[in-house]
Amino acid sequence: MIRDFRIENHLFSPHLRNGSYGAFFEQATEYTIDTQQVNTVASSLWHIDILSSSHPILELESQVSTVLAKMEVQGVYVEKGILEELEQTLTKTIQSIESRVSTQTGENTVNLASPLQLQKLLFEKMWIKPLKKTKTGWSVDEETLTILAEEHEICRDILTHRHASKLLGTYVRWLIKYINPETKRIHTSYDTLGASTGRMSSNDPNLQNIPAGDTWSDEIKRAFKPQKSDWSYVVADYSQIEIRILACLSGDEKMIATIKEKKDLHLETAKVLFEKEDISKAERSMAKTVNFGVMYGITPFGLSKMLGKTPAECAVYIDRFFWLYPATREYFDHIVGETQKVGYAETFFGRRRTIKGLSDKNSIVREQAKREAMNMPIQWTCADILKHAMVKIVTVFETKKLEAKLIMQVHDELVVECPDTEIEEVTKILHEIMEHIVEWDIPMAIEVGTGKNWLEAKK
DNA sequence: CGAGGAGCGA
DNA sequence: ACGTCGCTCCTCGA
Repeated sequence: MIRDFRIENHLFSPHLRNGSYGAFFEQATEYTIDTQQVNTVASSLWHIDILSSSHPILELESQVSTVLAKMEVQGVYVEKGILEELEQTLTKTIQSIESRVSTQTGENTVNLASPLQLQKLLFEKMWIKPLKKTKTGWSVDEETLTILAEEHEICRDILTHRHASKLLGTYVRWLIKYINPETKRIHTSYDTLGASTGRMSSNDPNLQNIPAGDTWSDEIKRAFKPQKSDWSYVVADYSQIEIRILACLSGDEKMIATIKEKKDLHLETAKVLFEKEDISKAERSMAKTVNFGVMYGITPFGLSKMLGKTPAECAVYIDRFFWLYPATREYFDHIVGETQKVGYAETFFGRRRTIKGLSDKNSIVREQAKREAMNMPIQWTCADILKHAMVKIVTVFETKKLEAKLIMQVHDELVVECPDTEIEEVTKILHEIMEHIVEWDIPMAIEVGTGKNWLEAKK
């Protein structure tokens, strides 16, 4: 049978890394867990005495751990042939760029994957003007190369090269390596408390950052598919969940109304930011950046880098955002104040985490802590909603004796694999459960897609 | 083996 | 100093 996953390792060991702990597996494991040690960690991190408490978050996490174990064992089928074909294409592309660069420059020993060698080639041999510095030299990052590419063909090539190598190394080869020869499936490892925010993480391989959006990346997603031809994927995505959470937690009337009336929130924000009714596509996209940025406590400087505007202009945008949605500012102030007072931030579901530094005398440390305090209740609540949904979905699948299986979780997205005959029922179940985890001012709407592979189901 | 630069996702 | 949370690649130097 399936043996060599690190299932045992992962689920049944008290992994005390990154502040997380494995006490949830106490009943399922043969390991002896040092509950005293675990309790020390938990109480300092979460302000919970886990030995004597039946805290709802502990309850949730223990249920989630069972679901994750099932998902890991279940695995995800990946069609090897598609990946192998892509591997060929990418390898060829990389080779042809390498040979072109070497004829153009007369250098055949330059490793394009080495930033150091690349700097020498571009800035010392070809005398291209460098744009910005790093700690150790001149930057050759994507931003720089994109600008340089306008005048220098070679930079365009290097960007393509880098993209292709990234996909080849991090995804295509890496994924192929993890296909279990016996099950033909990839059995990733989830960590319920992988992120300090209550989000999960996935590793070996990480299935939560599969690329999307270009031809090659699409090909990767196409390789993820049900193992049987009469099965399909059903993919459910929370739409704009973080913004909805912010709207509900802050109770901002304007934001709630906009979403309730099914208006385009980014467009509405844009109208105020740019003080006009007629909004271009680019302006809407900028407003979207502002909407998201504010949730993370973005600064005018940071925003200016993303939008290509001056910090002064961006300061105005941020001001106008808060003018438009005044309760969000009050909410953020409130959160920061409360966090400072009690020493931890808390989500709707009662998940807590210590945040240090709000009273630090160093303003940089203080600002950092402030951003963390602002963002965490949002990101955490989102994570909690997903976790509740996962538990309920798996329970319903099992009680209804469906063959459908939950196979992936990507932060705000759940992927289910099921026989074609169950698609309709699964879709209904997903709507019923996911949209009713919380009953707030705004429905937590999901979008459901189906298809014969991950790419199709996402469209 | 670790640091640093880079880049993928939400 | 300048948006949060992750994982992994590659090179390079100890």
